[in-house]
Amino acid sequence: MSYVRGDESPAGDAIDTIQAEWRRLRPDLDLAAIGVVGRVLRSAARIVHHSDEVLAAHGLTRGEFDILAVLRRSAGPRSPGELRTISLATAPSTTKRLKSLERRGLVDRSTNPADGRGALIALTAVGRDLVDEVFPLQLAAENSLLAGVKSEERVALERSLTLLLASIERS
Amino acid sequence: MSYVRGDESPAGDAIDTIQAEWRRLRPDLDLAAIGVVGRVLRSAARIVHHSDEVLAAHGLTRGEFDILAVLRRSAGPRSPGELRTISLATAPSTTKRLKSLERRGLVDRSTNPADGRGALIALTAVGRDLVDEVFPLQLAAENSLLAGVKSEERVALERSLTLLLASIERS
DNA sequence: TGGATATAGTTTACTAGTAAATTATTTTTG
DNA sequence: CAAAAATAATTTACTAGTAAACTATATCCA
Repeated sequence: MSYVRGDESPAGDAIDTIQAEWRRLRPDLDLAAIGVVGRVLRSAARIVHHSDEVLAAHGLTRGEFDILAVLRRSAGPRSPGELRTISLATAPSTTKRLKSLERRGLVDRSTNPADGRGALIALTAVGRDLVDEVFPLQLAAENSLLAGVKSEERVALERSLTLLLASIERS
Repeated sequence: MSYVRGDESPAGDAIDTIQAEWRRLRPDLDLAAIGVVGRVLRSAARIVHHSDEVLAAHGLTRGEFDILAVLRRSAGPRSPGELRTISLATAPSTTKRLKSLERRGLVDRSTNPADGRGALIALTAVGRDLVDEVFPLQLAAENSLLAGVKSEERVALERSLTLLLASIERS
């Protein structure tokens, strides 16, 4: 989808405009999904943009931070495969990220005693300190983006998003 | 943020788990944003993944499709700068995408008579046919992801997302 | 009006991420 | 228990996208 605004604004937000434009061009289609999907994708793009700035200021990509955060939340070391699965990444990108994190001393690699093919990745003290410094900054950036949503509305939003995510992950 | 699940599941979805893990590790932080932001980012990642498969099957990247869709919804040709702004892209990526679309005969370039620095990009008949073929497939993929959300809940979701997007875009 | 500044867009050099093939080890099974 | 199949992870070759520098034209204003 394109979810990206034209010029004429019949009312409402950019997504309403896009939906109206499509309705005029393609009255044969059921365009209801645009209202949800367009806003989710556009919100996500904005959030990621802001949050990547915070990460970049600390020399991290989102993918690298994801790995550090998974390790921070884990009881102990994780295999590259676990990190891959938990962070919804591909195997080669995980390999690359781990190489970069290892080179900078943020994680530590050892061979897995239980499986000669695999490795075990642990967070170093430096890596842990970095996560603990950056994560609150990320939260602050996110909170500021949500500041315009009133408390009761945020509860309703979260409830609705939970239903949405459940529907998506069932597919 | 990492919004990516660990193993222990105290209840609820992956995001609840992540939030609970952070709460245990960092009881000093206000973690409320995770409930919204985590689900938005995770939903977006899943939607994009599915929808990119549809596009790839027709030889398009999301960025290219965004440009074609903006042109399809526009009354006439657009400058690269307009396409760039409307599709929330960077200038070099827009240049690259236009080059690729032009090479494949999906868009047409002419010099802007009103401004010698700029160009005007128009959708060709082939480009238009491609959008009109692919867009319904995208909608169908999206509808199938939303199939688990009941109609009244979808209304509430869309309303909440509108408030969220407004808050984000005000920031 | 003509030099300074701004704008439109592209080019160049680079980075993050991916798909497909590959290596090494473990598990399965006939 | 050895050959076949599966799995863990990496390597190689490539693509999409980006930041910074650059070109060309247009606008501003003294």
